[in-house]
Amino acid sequence: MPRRVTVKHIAQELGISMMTVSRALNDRPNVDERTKKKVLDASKRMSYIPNSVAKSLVQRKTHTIGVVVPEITHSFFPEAIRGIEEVAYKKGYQIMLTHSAEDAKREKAVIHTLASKRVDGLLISVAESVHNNEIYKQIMKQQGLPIVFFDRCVYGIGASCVSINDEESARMITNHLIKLGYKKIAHLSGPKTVSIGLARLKGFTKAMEEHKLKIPEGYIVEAGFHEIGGYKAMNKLLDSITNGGPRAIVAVNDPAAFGAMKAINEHGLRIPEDIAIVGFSDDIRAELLKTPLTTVRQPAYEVGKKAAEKLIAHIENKKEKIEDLAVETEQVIRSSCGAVLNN
Amino acid sequence: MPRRVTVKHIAQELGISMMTVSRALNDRPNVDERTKKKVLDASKRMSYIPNSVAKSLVQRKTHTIGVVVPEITHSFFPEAIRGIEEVAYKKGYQIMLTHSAEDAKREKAVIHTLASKRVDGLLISVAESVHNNEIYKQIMKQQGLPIVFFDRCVYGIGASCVSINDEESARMITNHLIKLGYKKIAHLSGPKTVSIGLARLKGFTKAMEEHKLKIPEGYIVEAGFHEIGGYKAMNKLLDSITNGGPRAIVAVNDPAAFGAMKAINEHGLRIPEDIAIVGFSDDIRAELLKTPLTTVRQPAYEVGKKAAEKLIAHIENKKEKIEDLAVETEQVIRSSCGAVLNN
DNA sequence: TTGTATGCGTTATCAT
DNA sequence: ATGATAACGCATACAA
Repeated sequence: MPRRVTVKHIAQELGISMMTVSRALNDRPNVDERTKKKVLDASKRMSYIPNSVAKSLVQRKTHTIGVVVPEITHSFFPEAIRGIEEVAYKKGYQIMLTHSAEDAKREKAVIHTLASKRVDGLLISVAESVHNNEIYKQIMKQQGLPIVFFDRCVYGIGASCVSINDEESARMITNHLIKLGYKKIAHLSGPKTVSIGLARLKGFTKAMEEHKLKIPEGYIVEAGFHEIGGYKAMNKLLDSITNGGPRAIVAVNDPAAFGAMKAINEHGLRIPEDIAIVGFSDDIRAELLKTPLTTVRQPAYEVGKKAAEKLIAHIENKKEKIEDLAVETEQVIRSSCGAVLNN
Repeated sequence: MPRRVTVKHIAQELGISMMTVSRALNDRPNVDERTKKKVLDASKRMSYIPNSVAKSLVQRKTHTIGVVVPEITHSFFPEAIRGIEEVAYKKGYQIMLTHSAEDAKREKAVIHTLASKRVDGLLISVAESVHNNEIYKQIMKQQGLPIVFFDRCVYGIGASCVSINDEESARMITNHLIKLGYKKIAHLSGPKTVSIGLARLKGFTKAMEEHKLKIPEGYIVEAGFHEIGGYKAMNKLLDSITNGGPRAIVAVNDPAAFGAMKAINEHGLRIPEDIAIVGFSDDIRAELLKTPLTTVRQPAYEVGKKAAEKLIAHIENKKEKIEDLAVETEQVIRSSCGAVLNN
């Protein structure tokens, strides 16, 4: 930062006090209209740009929201960030975007940096490798920084959370398979440490239980959130088959489903004739596959928007209710589940 | 911001001066080891997190980079932002991400906000609707804020720029069509106000001229960067045909190509048998289409990375050379151009 | 090695 | 309506 025009310069230029300049610039009521005009003219003429850093120091408010995402390029997040940005822009906040690279240590580091930068609040989607919640609690309690989790949440520590109803959505999509007549259904699960992984697993088992369907030993395989994990998990499943194997797969998300589909094809099996599969996310690629993937559409923009709104509410009103918000999902039925509609 | 632990509190707690605390916390050489240890212990015990806002005010440096993108969700940008973030993280900078929504007014507003927040530099990819460069010049000259443009650049105003070599890449991909034997080739161009739109158009015409191929009247249609524009432009082209129409299309980018392909199909024409087409971007969808799209891969991550590196170089060394950097592209030959390789 | 005074650019507070 | 002073939290410059 080179030295720039300040309130002081304007004040000297006009031979008035800094306070009058400040008041004029901030459109406060008790300033003479002519004085105000003079100040505004001078500030324009001198290309004055207020120093928000100084302002933030005295007002203890930065109008900045810290955002922590595990993987910026993950189709869900650009949309979510877009939603966050839109709300932030409208409400006069900036967003400081950071990336944890799914790494708990890095997540902790960026959270500390954001706290140090005195962001007014934090929007966090938890990294896969996170195993304890101390950092979030500390930041909230000791630093008084509000946190709203989105998509991947941490419950029971006094933070609001905005996500889709993962459990219910997983139950619904599993039900869809069951209604189509599938009985031997396996699940490629997410990491057990991440809330949405657990919730989707729960939704899957719930649907199965409701229909009195057994989940054979080894039919729940941890795949993680990425294509490679889905590929490996599916191979593991197909290689360990003794009595015919599963007839349908519920994958924790679309990338995992893509990997699984690759493995299925490599085993010489057809989709959906031999094995049906459904995903979760409505990745942009899902409808373009050779066998388009039945999946659950997550309104990412909506999640980001709601999360940002909730966070700003917490920031501007300490008494804002802490709660978990769910955004409605939508089933997208394509041909991979064996119920060809209009494809 | 609630009131938090400060250097003063630590100093009082230990009965020493603020300066000693400050030195210890910043690992300055001239501090007694035992004193330093005491300070570090106390700061940990008291959950001290330094106030970067205050630090920035006195040091006139925020370690923050402002990023302006026209459309966060545009496949290219998440990758580029990822590259920016990676470099920033390694060099100890944060990024403040803003979105112009392709709107010149909004871009101007966010640039002013970022300047007000005293970011150390600006990374800008210009919005489509921008028609003059005053704002960039002002920010650079009057505020002394370095700007590095990326992807969509503004030349000749003393800012560095990182992009792919659009003209050369467009020339190459057009050449590819020409070598395959196509002679009647049309171009769906980008907005004429955006640098990459112009450069690609230039590359196209250059390739045609080099091979002494004529570009018939009406064979260059402005389509913009989006699918809908490509669709409309292609329809216009096909509807205005008098003597057979084009045998091949060079689209300004993949989304425009997608739109054009839709129009071609709707006219009952086959790709590539009746009309061949190539795009530009290697959008994630390009290879998944029914007829996979031949295109130019843009290493977005690389562009972001180089741009961030260049900007930080400008920030940390006022004499850093202003220059235009090009990142190498790669042709991705698929079946839409009629030269089926391994697809 | 440690401490004191001062200033970064702005606004809150109290005064006129 | 306007101004003087102090304060925000920290680091620079200088002194001891």
